[in-house]
Amino acid sequence: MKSELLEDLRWRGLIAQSTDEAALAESLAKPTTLYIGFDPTAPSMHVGNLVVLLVMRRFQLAGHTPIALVGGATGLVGDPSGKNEERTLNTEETVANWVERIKTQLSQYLDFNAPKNAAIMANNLDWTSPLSAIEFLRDIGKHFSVNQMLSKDSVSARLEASGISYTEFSYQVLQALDYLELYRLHNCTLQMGGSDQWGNIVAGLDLIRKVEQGSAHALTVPLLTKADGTKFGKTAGGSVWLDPEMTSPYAFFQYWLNTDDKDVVNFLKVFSFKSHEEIIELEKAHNENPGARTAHRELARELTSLVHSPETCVRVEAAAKALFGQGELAELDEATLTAALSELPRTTVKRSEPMPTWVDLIAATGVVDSKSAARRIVKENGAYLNNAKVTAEDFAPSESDFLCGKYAVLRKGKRDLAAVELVD
RNA sequence: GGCGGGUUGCCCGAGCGGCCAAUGGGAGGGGACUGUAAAUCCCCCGGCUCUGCCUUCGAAGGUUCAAAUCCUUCACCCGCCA
Repeated sequence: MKSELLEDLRWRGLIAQSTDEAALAESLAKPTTLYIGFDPTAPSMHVGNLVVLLVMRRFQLAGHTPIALVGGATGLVGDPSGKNEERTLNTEETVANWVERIKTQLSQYLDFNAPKNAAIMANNLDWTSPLSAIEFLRDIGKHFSVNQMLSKDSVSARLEASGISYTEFSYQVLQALDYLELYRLHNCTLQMGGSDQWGNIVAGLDLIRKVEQGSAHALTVPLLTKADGTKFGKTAGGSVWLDPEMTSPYAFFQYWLNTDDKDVVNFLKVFSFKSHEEIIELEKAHNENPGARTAHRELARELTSLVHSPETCVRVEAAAKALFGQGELAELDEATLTAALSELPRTTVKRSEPMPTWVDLIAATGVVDSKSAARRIVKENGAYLNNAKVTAEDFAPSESDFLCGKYAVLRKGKRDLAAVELVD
């Protein structure tokens, strides 16, 4: 028996490991309930979470019922998987706040009002919090063998590195309990997650078998790798977040547009909802003329539209086009310029006050960390005003340098832009 | 609780009384080449009122003309034992 959905996921390179695949394919022939957990470790999810989140969306589009589980409880404990150090605990208020924010984000990618297979939101704090320590130890703990727990990658790696606290050691038990609860509550028979979650997921399967004599499935998604070996979803400034306050839509679009050539087709397969044919077409176009970056652009557009909005995407792309365009900045009309610059970090200068020197101005925009850094950039010929290189440290811009009488575009290097606004 | 090891710039990691803002690597930044890509080459990479000055080597005291380097106390981390 073949499952169209599984075949698609395989083609996209989205399957790392699964339990008995034939049985899983058979189960997926009927509408199935599945879940993925997201722990609140920050105020927002990032592009790394998007991989697995979009897989969940694919399942819903294929007629299955997804449960988005927010780890209100597990987030208080900390998952040792993939971490070589114990993490510091966040306060309950902080975590509760993050739970709410992440719920809001999750609701954007799944349909919770669909007539047939509407998505379900869950929070594991709901069943974990009423549990007493004694109940936990007697009813749940008894089913776990410490020997097995120790052999999990997430634990053994930590034992060899910096050690692990009893708190984080217990994480896998909590996650197993989640699966059991969702199995009972919603007949959820599939848990997915990143490949680093395999151990935690399997712990849940065992628990379901022992307690309910039930059978359930596991499916993991490979960790997304980049051709150059660096971590996906990280830039010099940190993670690429889904929250527009934390990563501007402009920066978000740029992140995808700047994808390494070697990764772009792979990323399209993972993130795009385009058909196989369309992706193959883009791959061809890319190989024929990589400089045109058609595939990059499509990737950036689709994701920016999905995560932010199609309108935002249009705005942000137009801004980039204006700012990076070969055309004269001075020829832009004020509306275009205002729109383009609204996406950039900015600083203001009062008309009444003396104009700051070039170095001071660069430092003020925040494209560099200090005045020393600003000086360095100028010395190294990396500072541009309205696309023209300015190499004099003591240069002071005049009002005539402000386009439309109010904006100056400051650039550091090839692509780090900022706006200076002249105000009254 | 006992014994031992450790804490250096964004990260890893040298230095063990003056030549230390501190070797080296990685990350990061600028330039050249290009396509807002990769690879490669060159340069930079604590701060400032910048040929000089100021603040850094877990924290606080002390010894010394002079301390990241020596002494004392404290804090934290790791390991072994109880």
